Amino acid sequence: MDTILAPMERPLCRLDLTPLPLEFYRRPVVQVARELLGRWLLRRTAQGLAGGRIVEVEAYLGPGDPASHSYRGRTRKNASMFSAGGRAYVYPIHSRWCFNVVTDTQRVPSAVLVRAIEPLLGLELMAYRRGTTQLLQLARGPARLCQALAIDRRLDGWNLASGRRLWIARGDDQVPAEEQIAITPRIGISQAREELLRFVHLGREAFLSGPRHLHRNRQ
DNA sequence: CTACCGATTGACT
DNA sequence: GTCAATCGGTAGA
Repeated sequence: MDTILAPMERPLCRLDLTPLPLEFYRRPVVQVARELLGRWLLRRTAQGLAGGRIVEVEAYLGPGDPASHSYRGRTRKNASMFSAGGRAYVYPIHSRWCFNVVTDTQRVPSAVLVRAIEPLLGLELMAYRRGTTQLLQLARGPARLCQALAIDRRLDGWNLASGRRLWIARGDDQVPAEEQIAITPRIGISQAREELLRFVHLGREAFLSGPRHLHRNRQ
Protein backbone atom coordinates (compact mmCIF):
# COMPACT_ATOMS: atom_id res chain seq x y z
CA MET A 1 0.00 0.00 0.00
CA ASP A 2 1.29 3.42 -0.91
CA THR A 3 1.91 5.98 1.74
CA ILE A 4 -1.12 8.10 2.44
CA LEU A 5 0.83 11.08 3.72
CA ALA A 6 3.52 12.30 1.38
CA PRO A 7 6.42 13.97 3.15
CA MET A 8 6.31 17.76 2.90
CA GLU A 9 8.86 19.02 0.44
CA ARG A 10 9.15 22.33 2.28
CA PRO A 11 7.98 23.17 5.76
CA LEU A 12 5.40 25.90 5.29
CA CYS A 13 6.30 27.69 8.49
CA ARG A 14 10.05 27.91 7.86
CA LEU A 15 11.23 31.48 7.45
CA ASP A 16 14.73 32.33 6.29
CA LEU A 17 15.47 35.90 7.33
CA THR A 18 19.24 35.77 6.85
CA PRO A 19 20.54 38.32 4.34
CA LEU A 20 21.25 37.31 0.75
CA PRO A 21 25.00 37.31 0.01
CA LEU A 22 26.71 40.04 -1.98
CA GLU A 23 27.19 37.63 -4.90
CA PHE A 24 23.43 37.66 -5.43
CA TYR A 25 23.54 41.35 -6.32
CA ARG A 26 26.76 41.35 -8.32
CA ARG A 27 25.14 40.06 -11.50
CA PRO A 28 23.36 41.66 -14.48
CA VAL A 29 20.59 43.97 -13.28
CA VAL A 30 17.73 42.34 -15.20
CA GLN A 31 18.53 38.93 -13.74
CA VAL A 32 18.71 40.35 -10.22
CA ALA A 33 15.43 42.22 -10.74
CA ARG A 34 13.53 39.06 -11.72
CA GLU A 35 15.00 37.07 -8.85
CA LEU A 36 14.16 39.76 -6.31
CA LEU A 37 10.47 38.96 -6.86
CA GLY A 38 9.31 36.80 -3.96
CA ARG A 39 12.22 37.72 -1.68
CA TRP A 40 11.50 39.52 1.56
CA LEU A 41 12.59 43.09 2.19
CA LEU A 42 13.25 43.56 5.91
CA ARG A 43 13.75 46.63 8.07
CA ARG A 44 14.69 46.64 11.74
CA THR A 45 14.58 49.75 13.89
CA ALA A 46 14.25 50.38 17.62
CA GLN A 47 10.50 50.25 16.99
CA GLY A 48 10.66 46.68 15.73
CA LEU A 49 10.89 44.48 12.66
CA ALA A 50 8.86 45.20 9.54
CA GLY A 51 8.85 43.97 5.97
CA GLY A 52 7.22 41.90 3.31
CA ARG A 53 7.45 40.11 0.01
CA ILE A 54 8.80 42.00 -2.99
CA VAL A 55 6.11 41.89 -5.69
CA GLU A 56 7.08 44.68 -8.12
CA VAL A 57 10.48 45.91 -9.35
CA GLU A 58 12.01 47.91 -12.18
CA ALA A 59 15.50 47.57 -13.66
CA TYR A 60 17.53 50.70 -14.38
CA LEU A 61 20.50 49.87 -16.55
CA GLY A 62 24.02 51.18 -16.63
CA PRO A 63 25.23 52.80 -19.87
CA GLY A 64 22.63 53.36 -22.58
CA ASP A 65 19.49 53.75 -20.44
CA PRO A 66 18.36 57.40 -20.55
CA ALA A 67 15.83 56.74 -17.77
CA SER A 68 18.57 55.65 -15.37
CA HIS A 69 19.91 58.13 -12.84
CA SER A 70 23.41 57.04 -13.83
CA TYR A 71 22.89 58.07 -17.46
CA ARG A 72 24.42 61.54 -17.12
CA GLY A 73 27.32 60.44 -15.01
CA ARG A 74 28.17 60.34 -11.35
CA THR A 75 26.97 63.02 -8.96
CA ARG A 76 26.70 63.27 -5.17
CA LYS A 77 23.09 62.05 -5.37
CA ASN A 78 23.62 58.91 -7.45
CA ALA A 79 27.05 57.92 -6.11
CA SER A 80 25.65 54.72 -4.58
CA MET A 81 24.67 53.48 -8.04
CA PHE A 82 28.34 53.52 -8.94
CA SER A 83 29.31 51.20 -6.11
CA ALA A 84 29.49 47.41 -6.45
CA GLY A 85 26.22 45.47 -6.14
CA GLY A 86 24.72 44.86 -2.72
CA ARG A 87 24.16 48.37 -1.41
CA ALA A 88 21.05 50.51 -1.18
CA TYR A 89 20.50 53.53 -3.40
CA VAL A 90 17.95 55.82 -1.76
CA TYR A 91 17.01 59.07 -3.47
CA PRO A 92 14.39 61.76 -2.92
CA ILE A 93 11.61 62.70 -5.29
CA HIS A 94 8.70 65.07 -4.67
CA SER A 95 9.49 65.22 -0.98
CA ARG A 96 9.44 61.43 -0.70
CA TRP A 97 11.99 58.60 -0.87
CA CYS A 98 12.54 55.69 -3.21
CA PHE A 99 14.60 52.57 -2.51
CA ASN A 100 16.84 50.78 -5.02
CA VAL A 101 19.09 47.76 -4.86
CA VAL A 102 22.45 48.41 -6.50
CA THR A 103 23.51 45.60 -8.85
CA ASP A 104 26.39 44.53 -11.06
CA THR A 105 30.01 45.60 -10.59
CA GLN A 106 31.46 49.03 -9.95
CA ARG A 107 31.88 49.39 -13.71
CA VAL A 108 28.14 49.10 -14.37
CA PRO A 109 26.07 51.71 -12.48
CA SER A 110 22.76 49.83 -12.45
CA ALA A 111 20.02 49.36 -9.86
CA VAL A 112 16.63 47.78 -9.20
CA LEU A 113 13.84 50.06 -7.98
CA VAL A 114 11.57 48.23 -5.53
CA ARG A 115 8.07 49.54 -6.28
CA ALA A 116 5.88 47.42 -4.01
CA ILE A 117 5.95 44.80 -1.29
CA GLU A 118 3.23 42.60 0.16
CA PRO A 119 3.18 43.62 3.84
CA LEU A 120 3.81 40.62 6.08
CA LEU A 121 5.79 41.63 9.18
CA GLY A 122 5.22 44.56 11.49
CA LEU A 123 1.83 45.46 10.04
CA GLU A 124 0.94 47.65 13.01
CA LEU A 125 4.24 49.51 12.79
CA MET A 126 3.86 50.08 9.06
CA ALA A 127 0.27 51.22 9.55
CA TYR A 128 1.41 53.72 12.14
CA ARG A 129 4.13 55.10 9.88
CA ARG A 130 1.77 55.32 6.90
CA GLY A 131 -1.14 56.77 8.81
CA THR A 132 -3.60 54.18 7.52
CA THR A 133 -4.77 50.75 8.62
CA GLN A 134 -5.63 49.66 5.09
CA LEU A 135 -3.37 46.75 4.21
CA LEU A 136 -3.37 47.54 0.51
CA GLN A 137 -2.24 51.12 1.13
CA LEU A 138 0.76 50.23 3.30
CA ALA A 139 3.46 49.52 0.73
CA ARG A 140 1.99 49.87 -2.77
CA GLY A 141 4.28 52.30 -4.55
CA PRO A 142 7.99 53.06 -4.15
CA ALA A 143 7.55 56.05 -1.83
CA ARG A 144 4.82 54.41 0.21
CA LEU A 145 6.95 51.38 0.99
CA CYS A 146 9.79 53.65 2.05
CA GLN A 147 7.48 55.45 4.42
CA ALA A 148 6.16 52.14 5.78
CA LEU A 149 9.70 50.91 6.41
CA ALA A 150 11.19 54.24 7.55
CA ILE A 151 13.69 54.27 4.68
CA ASP A 152 15.28 57.65 4.00
CA ARG A 153 18.61 59.24 3.04
CA ARG A 154 20.35 57.75 6.07
CA LEU A 155 20.14 54.34 4.38
CA ASP A 156 21.61 55.49 1.07
CA GLY A 157 24.69 53.34 0.49
CA TRP A 158 23.75 50.84 3.21
CA ASN A 159 25.31 47.38 2.83
CA LEU A 160 22.35 45.02 2.33
CA ALA A 161 24.42 41.98 3.30
CA SER A 162 25.14 43.26 6.79
CA GLY A 163 21.93 41.76 8.15
CA ARG A 164 21.25 44.86 10.21
CA ARG A 165 18.76 47.68 9.75
CA LEU A 166 17.91 46.87 6.13
CA TRP A 167 18.37 43.66 4.18
CA ILE A 168 16.76 41.14 1.81
CA ALA A 169 16.22 37.44 2.56
CA ARG A 170 14.63 34.31 1.09
CA GLY A 171 11.70 34.56 3.47
CA ASP A 172 9.20 31.76 2.87
CA ASP A 173 10.63 31.02 -0.59
CA GLN A 174 7.37 31.75 -2.39
CA VAL A 175 9.10 32.97 -5.53
CA PRO A 176 6.97 33.25 -8.68
CA ALA A 177 7.38 30.70 -11.44
CA GLU A 178 8.32 32.01 -14.88
CA GLU A 179 4.69 32.18 -15.98
CA GLN A 180 3.80 34.06 -12.81
CA ILE A 181 5.93 37.05 -13.82
CA ALA A 182 4.58 39.82 -16.04
CA ILE A 183 7.01 42.09 -17.87
CA THR A 184 5.84 45.63 -18.68
CA PRO A 185 7.14 49.13 -19.38
CA ARG A 186 8.44 51.12 -16.43
CA ILE A 187 6.15 53.58 -14.67
CA GLY A 188 6.49 57.34 -14.31
CA ILE A 189 9.44 57.96 -16.64
CA SER A 190 9.64 60.21 -19.69
CA GLN A 191 12.60 58.56 -21.42
CA ALA A 192 12.77 55.02 -22.80
CA ARG A 193 9.11 54.49 -21.95
CA GLU A 194 8.81 51.51 -24.27
CA GLU A 195 11.51 49.37 -22.67
CA LEU A 196 10.12 46.29 -20.91
CA LEU A 197 12.04 46.46 -17.66
CA ARG A 198 9.29 46.26 -15.01
CA PHE A 199 8.65 42.88 -13.41
CA VAL A 200 5.59 42.05 -11.34
CA HIS A 201 4.50 38.98 -9.39
CA LEU A 202 1.20 37.81 -10.90
CA GLY A 203 -1.16 36.46 -8.32
CA ARG A 204 -0.40 39.38 -6.02
CA GLU A 205 -1.98 42.09 -8.16
CA ALA A 206 -3.69 43.71 -5.19
CA PHE A 207 -0.33 44.86 -3.86
CA LEU A 208 0.97 46.32 -7.14
CA SER A 209 1.25 50.01 -8.02
CA GLY A 210 0.40 51.58 -11.34
CA PRO A 211 -2.63 51.22 -13.62
CA ARG A 212 -4.37 47.87 -13.89
CA HIS A 213 -3.51 47.37 -17.55
CA LEU A 214 0.12 47.15 -16.43
CA HIS A 215 -0.66 44.20 -14.18
CA ARG A 216 -0.32 41.94 -17.21
CA ASN A 217 2.25 41.41 -19.90
CA ARG A 218 2.92 44.26 -22.33
CA GLN A 219 0.77 47.33 -22.26
C1' DC B 1 22.32 82.98 -5.82
C1' DT B 2 17.86 81.58 -9.00
C1' DA B 3 15.28 78.50 -12.05
C1' DC B 4 13.78 74.27 -13.28
C1' DC B 5 12.58 69.45 -12.82
C1' DG B 6 11.13 64.84 -11.19
C1' DA B 7 11.77 56.53 -11.10
C1' DT B 8 5.23 60.31 -6.52
C1' DT B 9 1.17 60.61 -4.15
C1' DG B 10 -3.41 61.96 -2.80
C1' DA B 11 -7.24 64.77 -3.74
C1' DC B 12 -10.49 65.83 -6.92
C1' DT B 13 -13.76 66.10 -11.64
C1' DG C 1 -9.35 60.15 -15.78
C1' DT C 2 -6.73 65.17 -14.22
C1' DC C 3 -3.81 68.09 -11.36
C1' DA C 4 -0.75 70.29 -8.12
C1' DA C 5 1.81 70.15 -3.71
C1' DT C 6 6.50 70.18 -2.37
C1' DC C 7 11.68 70.06 -1.90
C1' DG C 8 16.29 68.13 -2.81
C1' DG C 9 19.34 67.95 -6.63
C1' DT C 10 21.25 70.00 -10.46
C1' DA C 11 22.65 73.38 -13.85
C1' DG C 12 23.61 77.76 -14.97
C1' DA C 13 24.25 82.95 -14.21
